[in-house]
Amino acid sequence: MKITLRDVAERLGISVSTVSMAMRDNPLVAEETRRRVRAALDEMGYVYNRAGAQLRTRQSLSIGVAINDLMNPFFAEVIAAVEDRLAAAGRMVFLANTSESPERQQMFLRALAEHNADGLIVCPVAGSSVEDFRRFAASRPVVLVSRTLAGLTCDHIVNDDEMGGMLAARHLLDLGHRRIAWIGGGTRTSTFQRRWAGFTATLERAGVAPPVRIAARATREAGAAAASSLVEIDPPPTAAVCFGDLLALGLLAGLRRSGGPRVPEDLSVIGFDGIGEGEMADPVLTTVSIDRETIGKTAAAFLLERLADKGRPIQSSVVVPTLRPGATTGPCR
Amino acid sequence: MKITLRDVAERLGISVSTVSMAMRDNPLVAEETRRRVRAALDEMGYVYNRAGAQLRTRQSLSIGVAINDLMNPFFAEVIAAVEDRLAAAGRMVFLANTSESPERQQMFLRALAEHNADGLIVCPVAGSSVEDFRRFAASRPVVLVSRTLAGLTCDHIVNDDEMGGMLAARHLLDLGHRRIAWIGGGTRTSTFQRRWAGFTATLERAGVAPPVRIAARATREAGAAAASSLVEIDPPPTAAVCFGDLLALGLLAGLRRSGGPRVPEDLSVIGFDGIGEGEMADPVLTTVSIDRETIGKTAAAFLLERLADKGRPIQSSVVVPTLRPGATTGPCR
DNA sequence: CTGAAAGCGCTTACAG
DNA sequence: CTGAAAGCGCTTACAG
Repeated sequence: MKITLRDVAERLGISVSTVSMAMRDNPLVAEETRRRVRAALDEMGYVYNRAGAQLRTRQSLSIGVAINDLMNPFFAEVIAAVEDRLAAAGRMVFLANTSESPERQQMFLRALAEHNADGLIVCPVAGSSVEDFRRFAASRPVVLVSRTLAGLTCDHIVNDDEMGGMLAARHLLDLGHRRIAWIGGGTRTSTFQRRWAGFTATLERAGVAPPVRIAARATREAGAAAASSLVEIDPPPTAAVCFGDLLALGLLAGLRRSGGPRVPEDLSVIGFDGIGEGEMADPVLTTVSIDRETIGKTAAAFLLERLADKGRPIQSSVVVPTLRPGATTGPCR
Repeated sequence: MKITLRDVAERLGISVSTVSMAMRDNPLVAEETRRRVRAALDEMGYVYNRAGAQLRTRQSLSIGVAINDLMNPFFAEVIAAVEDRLAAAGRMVFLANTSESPERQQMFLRALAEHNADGLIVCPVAGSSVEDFRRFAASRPVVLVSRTLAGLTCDHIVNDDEMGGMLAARHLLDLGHRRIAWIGGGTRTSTFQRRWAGFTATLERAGVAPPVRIAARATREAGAAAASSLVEIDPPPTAAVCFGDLLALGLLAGLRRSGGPRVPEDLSVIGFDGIGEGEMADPVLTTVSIDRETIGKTAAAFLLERLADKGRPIQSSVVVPTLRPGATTGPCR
């Protein structure tokens, strides 16, 4: 019932190999033959069966994409850019939302191998080790996004998180803040480690004590919940840095609900990412903005270039964040 | 270099068929043989190659998922739920972000067929026709999500949009509003048509004129831009209904920036979807909330059930929306 | 320029 | 309970 190259070949009274070559515009095939093949293919409603091709060519034209939280606009935007670029290149995207689960990530890697995915674009779950990726990366290209993995040398694109931390610190220091709290961030992610490093180093140079840290997952709800921990800190901080905008927006809501310190009069709040939600919020969120679209597009481009030339040198790109002042930060009183 | 069943069979001195059956726990295989096969599989680092299996079984264990805007939290949450359920069932997800582009959608359908996807979960782009899906749906199950498609009979899960429109209307009418504006919504989507129908019918029953409609895409930016059109309406409306929360939140930001009418004193604003952002906004957004997780989980379940039994009767489920009052709507003055 | 043959890695009757 | 054979739908040398 499904049309195969064999059916087309029989109908035209030629061989399957000729049909196959004609279909793929192999220049060996006579122009006239190609035309006839094309016409028959169309007319008969032929649909290319990649399973057959895959078995021979070991290419599936599909790519795995794994991130940890699709509900975080940061990742949703990265994925959208990746998908856009890969679709334009005729590739399919296998998606996994790993939710920081190493098991889930491992299952996905295994499934990708079984499905012969040609490569992987991944933001590894917190606590991933090189070991988790070694096997997969040995046979297929991997592009790391946003987080790096010590010991895994492959193409990668990350934000300059150290600079991000520095920008946040400088902004608050310039406003006169000295008692600062830090909310959230997976301590086992490179992103957190670098932001924290850049932040604390900048404070230290200014002779300011490192921030009190409040643990929180990267969600609005966790940000709102952090409000109560924040107000208990004694002496009270005059500024709070949130690992992500989602956290910051949640914190703002939590503070409003509990009648906590006013922002920015009593407390300055700054986030990371630069998601649209922060721009539309009231007050507009001050943030260290990161270009999600560039990250996604570049990651896809890196992978496509790698697939086109396995031997090329490793590429890495560092996206420079920018401080986008809003109305949630103000001078320390 | 890559281990195949043949390699494993040779090493054990048994046949490939036995290895294949043992691997898949076929009860015909002796327990002892199965154990030996399992051990060898593990030891040799065998990875199942689905391309080979696919050719025989015509099953790929992968499912297409197509929505129109990954950057809209509504869809991001639906996808997250779908992916979660499908991954748990051992299926891979092919993702497409169609951006309301019929070409993109067609390309995806074609690619899914070429990749032997077992089925499709889709929110069809605005202006899709049954024709676009007929061919695909003839050979593989399709589950419609959020939007329906007149003439395509298949499993589907939608919100009760007519009731949604009614809830919004009743809420505003109860508050005394009579001059109402409506912002956004793709006029060629079933979602819009039903919301509009439910909304206007309710107004009509109350003897209130239908709302002025302002066109806008479903983004924050479009919502912000709509603010200027809104304030030009004469006589000024006392309430605005936005097709989605993203639009509503954008509108609120646009009004603030332009120093437009105060919300809710001079203008009530209500959205649809119930995304987290609205709950955290200040003022909290009044909205007609729709359970995204249920939609996603159900869509995945419908597809899995269909794959398990092609002959089962068509399933459809209607998710009932709820009015979630916030602080952006108030009595008409 | 075209065709016959082999083979990619599985699974599935079928025979024993 | 196990194995030999055929075949899924392609592509790729190779021969002509």
